[in-house]
Amino acid sequence: MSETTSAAETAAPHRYTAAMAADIEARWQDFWDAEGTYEAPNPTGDLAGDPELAARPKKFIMDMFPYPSGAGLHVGHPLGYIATDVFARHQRMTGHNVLHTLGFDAFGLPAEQYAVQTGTHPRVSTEANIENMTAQLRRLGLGHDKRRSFATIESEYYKWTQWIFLQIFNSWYDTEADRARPIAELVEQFESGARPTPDGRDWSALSAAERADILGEYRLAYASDAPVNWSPGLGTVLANEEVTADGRSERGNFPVFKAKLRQWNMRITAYADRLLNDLDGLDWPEAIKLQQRNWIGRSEGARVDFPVDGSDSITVFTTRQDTLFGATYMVLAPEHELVERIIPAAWPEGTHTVWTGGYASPAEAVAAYRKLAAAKSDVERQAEAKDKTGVFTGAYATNPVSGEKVPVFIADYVLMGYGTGAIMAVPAHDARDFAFARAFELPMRCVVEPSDDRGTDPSTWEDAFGSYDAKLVNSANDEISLDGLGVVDAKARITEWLKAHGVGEGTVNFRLRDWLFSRQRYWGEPFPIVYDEDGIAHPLPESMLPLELPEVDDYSPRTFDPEDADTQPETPLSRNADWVNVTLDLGDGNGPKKYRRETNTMPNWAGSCWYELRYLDPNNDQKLVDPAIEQYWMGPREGQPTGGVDLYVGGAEHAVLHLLYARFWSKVLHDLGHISSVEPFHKLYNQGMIQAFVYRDSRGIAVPAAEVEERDGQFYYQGEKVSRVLGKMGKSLKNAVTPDEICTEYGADTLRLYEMAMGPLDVSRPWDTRAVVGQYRLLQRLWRNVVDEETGEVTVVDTEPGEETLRALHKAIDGVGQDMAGMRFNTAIAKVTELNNHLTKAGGPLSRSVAESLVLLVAPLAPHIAEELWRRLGHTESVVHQDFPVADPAYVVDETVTCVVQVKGKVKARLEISPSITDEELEALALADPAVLAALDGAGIRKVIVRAPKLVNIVPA
RNA sequence: GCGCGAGUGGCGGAACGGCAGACGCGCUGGCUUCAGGUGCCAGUGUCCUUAGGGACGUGGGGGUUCAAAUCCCCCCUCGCGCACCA
Repeated sequence: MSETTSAAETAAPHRYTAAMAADIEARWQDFWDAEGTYEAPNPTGDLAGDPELAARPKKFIMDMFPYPSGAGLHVGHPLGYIATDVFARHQRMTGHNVLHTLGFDAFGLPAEQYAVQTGTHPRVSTEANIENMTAQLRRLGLGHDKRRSFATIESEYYKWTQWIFLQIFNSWYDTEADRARPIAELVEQFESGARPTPDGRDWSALSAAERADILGEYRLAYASDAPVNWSPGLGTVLANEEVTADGRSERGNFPVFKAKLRQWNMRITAYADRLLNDLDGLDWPEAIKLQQRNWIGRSEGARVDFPVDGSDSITVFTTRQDTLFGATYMVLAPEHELVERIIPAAWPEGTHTVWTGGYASPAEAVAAYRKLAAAKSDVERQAEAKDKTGVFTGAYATNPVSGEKVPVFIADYVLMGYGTGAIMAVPAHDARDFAFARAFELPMRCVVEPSDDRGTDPSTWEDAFGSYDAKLVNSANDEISLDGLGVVDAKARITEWLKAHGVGEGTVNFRLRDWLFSRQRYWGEPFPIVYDEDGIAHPLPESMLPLELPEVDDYSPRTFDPEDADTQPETPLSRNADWVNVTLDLGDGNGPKKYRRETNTMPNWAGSCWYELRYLDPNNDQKLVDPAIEQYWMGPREGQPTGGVDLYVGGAEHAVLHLLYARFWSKVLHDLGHISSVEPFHKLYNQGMIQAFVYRDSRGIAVPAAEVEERDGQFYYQGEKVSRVLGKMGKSLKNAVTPDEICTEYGADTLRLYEMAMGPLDVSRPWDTRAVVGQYRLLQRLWRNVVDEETGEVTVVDTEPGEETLRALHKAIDGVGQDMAGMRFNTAIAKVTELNNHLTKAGGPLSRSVAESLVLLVAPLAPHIAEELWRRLGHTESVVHQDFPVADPAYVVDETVTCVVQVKGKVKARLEISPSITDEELEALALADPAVLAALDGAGIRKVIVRAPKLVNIVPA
């Protein structure tokens, strides 16, 4: 033989190597696909199957589906997929009918931007990416029901996304029934007069446009003018995070303007209370529930009207209506529509120059301040939070309870998007109002007596006194006095008074805003909406779905003069005149008419808002989902009163948006009778991130991590010293490790084990390729315990295992089963390893029963090697549907246990005792132990704590 | 600033309030081998040690308890989320 003989050639011919793993894995993956091993039968319909399986209790185990990125997968991506797969396999082996599959969330901006750059159609690049990722994922041996997989860009799928939009468009929220109802039922109420129209005219007397406007106020999907970040130079609307602090676009550095644009919205705010309350019944991490609660942001307070001379009154929302007597000025958001109507022609006599900002008239001052505020980005407004700016409007309002005239300002610390966009300012008791009042020399009045020693003259204070734990003062008029009341009582009293006088009432306000649902993009679902010649929106009839996304010549947005704020975005679809302008018979009795199609598309979220339902009944073209199938997999049941997926695993970055939107759609579909579940996801689990070391040279540039060498705790790249920090894994940081390379080097089973063994699933941890070999060795030892490496023969014997082995085995079975059910895969693997090491050390061939149990224990984690060994052990059926081993309690407890004897909490002796020993016997044994007597050194005994059979603690006198 | 979470060997991490460091990586020594990025065996928290053991030890400080990595309070560090929310 040559001197360069490789290890593989000289190793035992039947050793478990990467080459053998590759062979085993490919073989069983093909087999599973051919046999449909992971297909879960539905109770009825085209995916019905094995009645024995279908009769089992169901488990619907789901991952957050991936976006098919062009970069492909790195080892961080499949972490959650492996975890759900291990869990799903364990559930299959413990008597469940398990639905587990994976689709693709394939509409989105990256494909569109790639198309703009390269001219490749988004569908072409997206489908290529899906194919690539599917191949990468297939190597991992994930037990997915492939019949149920789909991508959101398939028209068979987005037909139903559009259908759901129409359902939402065609419904309204009945606040009395506290649920969504078909809009037709609202129309009936208007027609019959049961519900009066806003101006009292008969419904039949209204024009079509007037009716459409009224219904638009009720619909759960409605069009309105919404402020957006408009960048004419880019030709697109930007998200807040794409806008820099100085109000320019991150890409291209163009100016960004706040523009108003006609947009589709979803009335998610109608569901605010239910979205909040139903969180209680969900098995979600508390941190995520808290984030959703904060996002919804329910606060109780009051609406208060402040009359303005000769004009409308200003309505504010406050949570501190008890401090109304202390409201000494008001502030409107700069964009507030009342501003134009209240400003007088000239400054009132003697207006303070600090208030006027030096401008000659209120109109000029307001215009100048508005321009200033509009030019600031949201980020910038926040950054300047401490310096309060604003300007007087020249108008005064009347405090309804004190009768005092209070000046009205505009300032950007009041936000148009929260409450009514107007506040009553109580500078003595609110930190922001205090700062503003100081800057503008506004009066302050103390109406809550400070509990500290600052006194009651706010002009001497250093900050506002905002505590709730105090009594009201200076708060009385001829009719009402709050003086001496606590904050809570004062709130109740004043709220009553406001209501009685018709100037306010107790209300609840939410931070949650309606969901902006349209995008000026190409690569998304088209809206099934057309506009008639009067501009009235009409829904397409269901028979016209899917409305397919048409081809366009150019995906780029039209760009404009970067400085021209008076431009409007032009959507890619709008340039396709043949598609936009159509003659249709909508089946509404009007016959064929000319219409113009909606040219916005739906946001990325739309496709992911209901995909769990499509997995259930993926080929249905008649219904959203068959009710019997939905009921079986998702319906409410014992312990899951609102139904939903049994386990949903994904990253915490979706804590609010995706999870809130999906919950909202679920509730609407439930209200309209399409599904039995009220919540989409009963149990949520957030996996951690796989981090990776980033190596940077002296210039701070990332160098390829794979080529860095370590010597004596220092790191070198091409001889040059480099620094190391922990970061994300990714191409740009040159530290990506792909699952393919690990599969090639060790096999998919090793990769699966390593990812699960690294640490608890919900914690982030750094990837370390060097450590992967540990799990490879485990599989090699497992293999060697069953198969002779020289002959390839199975080595098991039919004799009964010894007592010690049985104890080790059943303890492992017990522990591994519990860990799997609790998703503690890292400790499950440790217990398997321990058992395997024990068997290795014991030497000699394994008993058949032990070998089979060991293979079954490993099966969820390393399914390929388990299937191979299971077959070699002589079984003709797949390991996938075998029963997971059950521990015999007789072997789980040891015959003798070690009891620790402490003196003053320090361990002084260990006793081997029976687990059934009594406290008295144990105490006697402990007190007789020579090491204990030595430690006590003749001192008396004050107290003895006995926790048989584990511990005795002796406290000397 | 507010909220949430986390700090344990050289590294990833174990540990119902009850023996800190399971399991793995790495490292050290030995065996196998012509050889080894192989396999196997043993050791591996720190310090002291007359070799039997002893002392210390879970970010820092206090507390509760017979007993604290674990529970409570304060501080430090890191991570994540939200941010003028009336």
